[in-house]
Amino acid sequence: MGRPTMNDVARSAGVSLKTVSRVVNGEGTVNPALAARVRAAVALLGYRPNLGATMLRRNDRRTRTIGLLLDDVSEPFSAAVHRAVEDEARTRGVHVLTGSLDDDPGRERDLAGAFARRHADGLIITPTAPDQAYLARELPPDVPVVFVDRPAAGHRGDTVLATNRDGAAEAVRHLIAHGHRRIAFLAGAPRIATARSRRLGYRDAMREAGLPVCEAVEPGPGAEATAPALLRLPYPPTALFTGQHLITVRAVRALRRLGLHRRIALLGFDDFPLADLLDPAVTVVSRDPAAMGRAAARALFARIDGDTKQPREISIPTMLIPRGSGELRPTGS
Amino acid sequence: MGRPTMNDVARSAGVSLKTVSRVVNGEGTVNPALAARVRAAVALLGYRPNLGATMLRRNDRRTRTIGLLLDDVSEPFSAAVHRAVEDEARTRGVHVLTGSLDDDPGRERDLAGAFARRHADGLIITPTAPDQAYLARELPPDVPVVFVDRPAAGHRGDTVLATNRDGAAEAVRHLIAHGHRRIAFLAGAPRIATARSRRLGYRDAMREAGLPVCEAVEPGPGAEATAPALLRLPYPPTALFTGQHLITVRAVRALRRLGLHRRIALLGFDDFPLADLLDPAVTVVSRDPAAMGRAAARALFARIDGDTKQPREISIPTMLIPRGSGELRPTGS
DNA sequence: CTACTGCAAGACAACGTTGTCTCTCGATTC
DNA sequence: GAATCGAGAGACAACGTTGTCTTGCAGTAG
Repeated sequence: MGRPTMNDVARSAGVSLKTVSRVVNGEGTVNPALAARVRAAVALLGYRPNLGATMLRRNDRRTRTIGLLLDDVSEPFSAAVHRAVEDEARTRGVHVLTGSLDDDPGRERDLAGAFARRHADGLIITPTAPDQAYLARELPPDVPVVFVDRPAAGHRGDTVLATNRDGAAEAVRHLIAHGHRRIAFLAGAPRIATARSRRLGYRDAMREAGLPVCEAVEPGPGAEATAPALLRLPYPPTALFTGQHLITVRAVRALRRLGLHRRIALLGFDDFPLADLLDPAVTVVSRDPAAMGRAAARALFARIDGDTKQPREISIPTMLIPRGSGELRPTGS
Repeated sequence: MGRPTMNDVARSAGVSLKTVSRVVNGEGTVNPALAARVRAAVALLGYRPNLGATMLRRNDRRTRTIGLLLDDVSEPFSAAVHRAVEDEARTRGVHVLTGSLDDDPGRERDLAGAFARRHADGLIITPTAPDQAYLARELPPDVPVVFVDRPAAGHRGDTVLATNRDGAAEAVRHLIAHGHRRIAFLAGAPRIATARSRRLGYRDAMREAGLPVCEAVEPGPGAEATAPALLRLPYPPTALFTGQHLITVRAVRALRRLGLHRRIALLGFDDFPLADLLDPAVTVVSRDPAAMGRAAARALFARIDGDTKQPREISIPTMLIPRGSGELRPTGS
């Protein structure tokens, strides 16, 4: 019938149930001859302990599983975070349940609830809902949560963030240092916290230099890209700062189509594969998704292991990578 | 203490344990007034059923969890497969445990065993070990496995493969149709089945056209790329066919460095992001990772639902996407 | 030879839940 | 009005494992 149980092994080896349990758990207080017989029976029957029953009986209620909720596991940033978390988990013999949220708050709540019901030992979440108060209802109070990439509201937990504001300001200062005065910001949806932070960084740098802001929110896929309209203005920007890698790629395409890719400077938030092979190679402010995933996983495991200090906010610095597109000088208008 | 149990709820609502069970499972044979009291107690205590205990007691031993073993979750192909599997799983209320194998057969065995011990209802594996006979030992006989992207040996299971051989042959014919006669193949490690298939496809097309083969195995990262050496030959190839997207990218870099990117044709196996933005845009034979993941997940769920037909081999066609680099004509030698 | 110690191994209960059986009580039938 | 029925609710066992207690037995000391 079903898989063999400890009882089957005991019968087959001619010993008691408890002796099998002792051998399986390596308790050492078993006569070597008996232990060998038990091990032979285990191998013969292909016995595997039932983890559910073990967890039920043991008083250390640990499933050695964590849940990881990301925007979209197929998107490079999320995938890199995932990989870093997996690597940290692996060193601890912990496995990772994953789910993609696709910007859907309902899905965030459902998945968090589902993983809680599976008794995940902890959760790492890229918040997509405006508010994480639902976690109090869905999770037992002793299950720690770490938020990564975006701040959470309404629930305690460590938060791992990139230095979005400072990184954006640094990017804009870089453009200013290369002579630009009319710098447009193509922003991500203001619903998203990182987009808001980067916008603040852009404004910081522009205000500091006494320059006028020029912002446009880039619409979702399907709609027309923003860049062409900006570049048709009477005094068009000489440089574009894009708030997110998909926006950067759209801008590259638009500049290419307009034949302006060698005249308009471009600096993008977030690195992307092959950015260095484009013409010109694209200068970016890069987050470090691997470092963020690693930091989040370490924080989570510290909490699982009993760390009860105040929730921390962990900043992972961004890095400006000059490649060419951000070092183009403004052309006379 | 620990999380509240059904017994706590029963005591709090002043009913019997079994009545709580009935309400929680929506059995409907409960007096509405009592049911309401129970639900109130559930909400008050924040009760969540213990899935382990449920699974232990129920005779339908389903955890509604599947395991997915991929090369590397952060690599675009694997990530796209992952996403497609997740989407299929989601429609069935099933969750996905993931792991990266990194070309390590030991890790494949360990993770498959670990997921089996977690009582995954089924496994989807990109085989990396030369042999999957270990699965018979690690898995209960009724847990189905589907292999994706590479054939397995030593274990029964559906297999989802791209048309590597035909796709490679089509690619080479495309180059031949554009006038090339000296076409080099930069191959992936012959240890990997897909690399061998693609090489066969290359040879098929070359033999068919009566052309001499010219193959080199591309070494791993760190080592020198192969392309420059080939291009220094007395009669250098006029076209390169690369067996894998990382090799393609290396070839792009090498051609660029040698200033030959507009003179030597390049056709790569596997699409990659921004291939269309390079100069020239890179012609590729593209697999369809989403279709492969979807097909694998569907096959697995069919098996979980009791399909016991002969294991099938499912072919997902590749598609040639002309973008420029593969349509360059040979230049006089 | 008896009493005590120590250790290996078994008996039994318990973890949190659900399947099955039993009981109660009011409603229906003849 | 007695017998029957059915539905709601509880008692109890069982799922596969481990913690605790008990038993049996050999070895040692008095």
